Parts: sequence; C-alpha cells; structure tokens
Amino acid sequence: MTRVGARTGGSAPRSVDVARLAGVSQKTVSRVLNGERYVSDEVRRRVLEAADQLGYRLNSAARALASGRTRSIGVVTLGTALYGPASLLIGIERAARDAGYALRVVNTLEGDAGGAAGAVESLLEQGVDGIVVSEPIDEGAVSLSVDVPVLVLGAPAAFGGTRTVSAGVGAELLARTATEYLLDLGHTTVHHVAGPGRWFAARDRLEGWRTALTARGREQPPVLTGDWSAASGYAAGRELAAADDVTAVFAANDDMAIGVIRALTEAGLRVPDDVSVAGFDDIPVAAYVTPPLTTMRQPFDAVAREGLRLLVRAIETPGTDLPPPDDPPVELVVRASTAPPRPRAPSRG
Amino acid sequence: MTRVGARTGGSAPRSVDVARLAGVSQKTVSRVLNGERYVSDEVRRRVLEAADQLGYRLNSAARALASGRTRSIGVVTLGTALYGPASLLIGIERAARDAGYALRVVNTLEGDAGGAAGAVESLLEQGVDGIVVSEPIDEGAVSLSVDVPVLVLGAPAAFGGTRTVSAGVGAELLARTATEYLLDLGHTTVHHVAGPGRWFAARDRLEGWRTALTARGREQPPVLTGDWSAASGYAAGRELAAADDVTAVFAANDDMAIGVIRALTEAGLRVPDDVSVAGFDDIPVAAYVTPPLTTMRQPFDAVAREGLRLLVRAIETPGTDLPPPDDPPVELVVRASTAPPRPRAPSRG
DNA sequence: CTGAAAGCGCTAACAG
DNA sequence: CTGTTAGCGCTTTCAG
Repeated sequence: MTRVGARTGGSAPRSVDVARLAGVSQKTVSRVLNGERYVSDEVRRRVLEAADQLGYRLNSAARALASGRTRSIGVVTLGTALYGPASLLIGIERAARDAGYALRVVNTLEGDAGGAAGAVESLLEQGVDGIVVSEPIDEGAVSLSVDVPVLVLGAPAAFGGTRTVSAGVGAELLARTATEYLLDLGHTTVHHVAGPGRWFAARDRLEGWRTALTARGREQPPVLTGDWSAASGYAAGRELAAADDVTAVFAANDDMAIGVIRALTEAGLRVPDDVSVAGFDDIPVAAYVTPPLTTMRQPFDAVAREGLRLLVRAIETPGTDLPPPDDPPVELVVRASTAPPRPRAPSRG
Repeated sequence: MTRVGARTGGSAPRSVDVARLAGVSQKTVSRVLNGERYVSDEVRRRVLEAADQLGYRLNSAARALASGRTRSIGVVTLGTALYGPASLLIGIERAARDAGYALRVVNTLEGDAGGAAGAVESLLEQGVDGIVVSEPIDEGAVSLSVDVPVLVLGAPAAFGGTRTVSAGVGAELLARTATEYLLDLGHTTVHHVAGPGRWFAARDRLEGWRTALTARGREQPPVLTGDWSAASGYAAGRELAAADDVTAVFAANDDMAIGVIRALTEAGLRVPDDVSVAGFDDIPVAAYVTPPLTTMRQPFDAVAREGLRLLVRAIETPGTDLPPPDDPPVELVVRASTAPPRPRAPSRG
C-alpha cells in the first residue's frame, strides 16, 4: 500500500527520536541519512528501519540552516504557456531532480520592469544553491551580481556576472539553416517574421536569417515583428499577402508560422504553391496543421539537461572551468509547407 | 541602477547586524521585517535603511525552522508541455506569489507508478505549507494522508484525504455544452475522441458527452481514445474517416481535434462541410488553423486563482469551511470547423 | 566507525 | 512600543 505521510499523533518525529529507537546517537542518524561512509551496515539498517517505522521525514529547513546549502535550484521563467519555455522548464525539473536538487520557480510577467532582477532577488531570499534564468529578455543593464552560480538558457554568455554559465539551442545556426533551405529550394529571397526584439531568442533567429541572406548576397526584405502568437503571425501574414513579391517566409516560431499561413490562405494564396512558409520549434501540432509545417526542431530537453549539468558542476565544484557544451544537433524537419517557387510565377489574380 | 545581491565581502549579513547598525535589538528587526504592528515609524525607517545599506536578505531556512511555516506551496504537475497543465502552473504561480507564497515544483512522469505519492512525499520533505496537485491521473488507491492542506485541481473532490479542497473547470458541463451545440446544429449523433482513461480530465469530458447524448436519446457511437496528442487525434481521425456515418466529432482537446481534421482532410473529407469537428481548451493557435477550430474555452487562470484562494484559506485559517467555488463560466467559441450536416448527405465518393 | 557539544539565523513567548 | 531568553532540528567540528 502506498501510504504517504502517515503520522499517528503528536508532532513530527525528529532525528533524535529515530536515534533513540535505533539505539544510536543522533549524529549517527544524520550520517546514515546523508549517505556518509564509516557507518556499519548493521547500524545503517537499524537506523533506516527506525526511520521508516516512525515515518520520519528530514526537516530540510533545519538542514539548510545548519549546512548553509539548500539543495535546491531556482528557476526564473516567463509566465507564458509557450511551448519553448514550458519545455525547458520540464527539462530543467527533471535534470535538477536527477541531480538531487529541488526546484523553486518564479515567473516574470513580460513587461515587468526589472522583472528578472526581482525574480532573482526573491529566489535568493527563498534560499537556492543556484539559479536558472530561462529564455530571458533583454532588460537593459541589469547587473546580476549574485552569490550563487547562474545558468542562463538561451541568451549570450556575456549576460550576467561572474559565475555565470550558459547554454543555448544554437538558434542562430538553426535559423540560418532554415533560411538556406528555402534559398536552396530556389527562392530569390526569404521574408522573416521575427519575435519580439527584446528576446534574445528572437534576435538569434533574426541574425541567422540575416547571415544566410548576406552570405548569398540576397536582398533583405523588411522584417515583420510579431509577439510569438499565432495572432501576431496572422497580422504579419496579411501584410505579406498584400505585398507582391513574397514567395518564402521564415517565421521565428511555429505559432506565428501558423498565423501567417492562415492569413495567406484567407487571401487566396496557396501554401506552398504560391508561398512557402517555414516555422521554428516543431511544436507537437506542427505535423498536423494544414499544410503540415516545415520547421526547425529545437532540442529543448538536451539543452536543459546540458545546462543543468554545468550549473550543478559550478555549484558543487567551483573553480572547475569546463568547456562550453557542444552545439546541439541541427534538425530541419521538412514537411509540406515549403516547396520550390512556381516557375515564372504568373502575376496574381 | 538595478543591483541584485551586492555583497561587499565576508559572509551574508544577519539580522543582528542590521540591528546593530540601526541601534535596536534583533527582535525589533524581526518585527519590522514581518510587518508587525507596534513599531514606531522612526524605528521602522532606521531598520529598513540599515537593512538596505547592508544588502540584508532574510534567511528563510532559519525563519522556517523557527516558525514552523515555510511560506511556500508545492505543486505536483505532469511533466508535459500540454497547454492545460502549463497554463494551470502559471496561474498557480501567480496566485501563490500574490498570496505571499513561494513555489516548489515537482513533475510526475506519466507512467510513473505511484508518481503522485512520491512527488507529494518529496514536497513534504522540502517543506511546504500546502500542496497543489494539478490535473492528476487516477493512480488507484493512493492514500494521501498528508499533514498539510491539499488542493486538487481537476479531479473529484473525493480524491485524497481530509483537508483536501478542490477546484475544477467544470469540464463535464463544458463537454456537455459542446456536444449539445453539435446536436443543435442538426447532427444525428456526435462521435467522441477521448483523452487517456486514467485522466480525470478525460473522464469528465467523456461523461459530459455521454450525458448530452443520453439526454436527447441519441445513440452513443464507440469512443476512440487518444493520448491528448495531435498524433493520436490523427490516428483516431483515420478511423473516423473510414467509417461511413460520421458527421460530427467532439475531441477532448484541441490538439487531438487538429489531428482529426488532418486525417479527415487527407481522406478527402471536408471540414466542416462533410464532418464537423469541435475541440476543447481553446489553445492559442486554435483560431488560426485551417479551418479555425470551434472549441470550449477553459478558464485555467480563474480556476488556479480560485483554487489557490481556497488553499491559502485552508492553510491560514484552518477550520473555516468555505463554500465550493462557483462553477466557472461556460464559453463556447464557435469558429469555422463546425456546421450543420449536409442535407440528405450523399454517399461518399 | 561512533558520540558530545556547539551553533546555523530566525521567531515565540514573556517581560518590561 | 521594545528587549530578553529560549529554542526550532539539523550539521559541524572535535574527541574518542
């Protein structure tokens, strides 16, 4: 039977109660519970049994106070249900738990002035051994001089102060790859629907798109900017539909790509026959919208995992400089929303 | 300038350091920091100033140890980026923070035997004043006899032990409404693509669909079951396309509805002309897929907010039984994926 | 391999 | 309105 928190009466048992029952000192209980060496198997067994019998639960506040370590990691994340941030959070939680850390989470509402700084401050007050800032946006000169290691996910390594490690999906390369793919298909140029300018994630993708175009000496059409939502992609799509020279669009995420396709479709343009549209993220529905979306898959889980490994290293063995992680693999998922441009495109009617 | 965690040298200042600098006793510092009454404005100002000057940060482990309260709430949630759970988590975080509580998060991997029980145990060990179990799945006889209040979001109130409060989106009513809407359109019956049977959320929707059909004396077609993913909806959609009598489908979430539409479309069926499809959740892209999806909006934020209010009440003023929350508003969002059945439907060709 | 003593930094009573 | 005295339940020395 799964029984959680069975407590017969009175207050919660403390380690000294366990010690008494096991016939050892309280310190020995502590040793056993912390998996320290130099405890005889016999004693260990007795202690564990006594603890189990009493339904003993370690008091982590007391432990934190005495040891100065909390065994927990704080996460600052955006308060949105966007696929990217949500996936990262899940990866972080899993990796943290595997490493023996609990998770404290604080959301920043976008638009909050100094949101990240406030969030970090609040985590520090809660007590954390390390902090993950997930997909931050540029808030100007926030000096995050914090006394615990910080992992920044999806922003330049330079962000923040010392003891900062970082990991990213290599979004720039991914964006460049997507753009090149469209160019390789034969499109003269590629239009871009970018994410909000303050997001590093948006900038990276924009940069990758630019790089690809520049490398081939192609003209850079004006950039349209959305807010990651399908609604904003739809708005951008209406503008694109009104223009006359659009044959390929690279949207900075799948939601916006879906909005773009919708607008194009409503304007009587066919995707991919008249206009190719590529997205970014490979959200779960991407394969099932009409037409199925060509997109760049982001290795969220790998990034979170790798980043956390670095963070834990920084927490537990400070001073060990380990090399930045390899760039995660580039994965272009080609589906049906992209195709070569129509030969000698007839003027629209 | 936003400066976080500036610390000049040595170790972190403690409240006694603040007291010394402000020329008061340490207890007075504690009073000021806890916003207690009976402190003169003058003293309060001096203390605050001294704290600020030293970059003082309260040690919450010490506070928790001394007070027996952690001022934090634990959340057990599924480790998926599904829109529902993710939205709930965001709502919970916001509401918790507004109420002055920090958040600890533990994910359960679906399929984990006793996942929820283990997660709760881990939260209890971390130290929390209350627990939120978000969108649980039925794990059989887990006896959650925990010594803190528990809020269960999206499961029957009976789930769990004493001191359990619950809140839900009223999914059954919503599902019934969606089904009735389809019936009102003139469809003879409505097919259902359900979520996984162990999810209470899936059962509620199934029940609502059943109720609507039963109330009108309509035949209940066999239920297809998915796993919330668009891929599983697609699989279900293929089966539905193969059948000959399908004119209306109600999917238990939008992702599956999108998959169903895709399969139908590929089979040469038009939505909504040949088959109407309704979803559930109103995910952000629902309005922009082709065709825009008719769906039931779930008031995630309101549910989280309301639930947390109950939980905080249970934590802070035990014994106060307050009435269960009102059922949240029912919101049917009609878009273009549903329509009346075609008159005298011709046999398919 | 095990134990005794001394705090970690705060809040809870109780005085004043 | 403010201060004093005890702990909260652990981990850390330092001895055995």
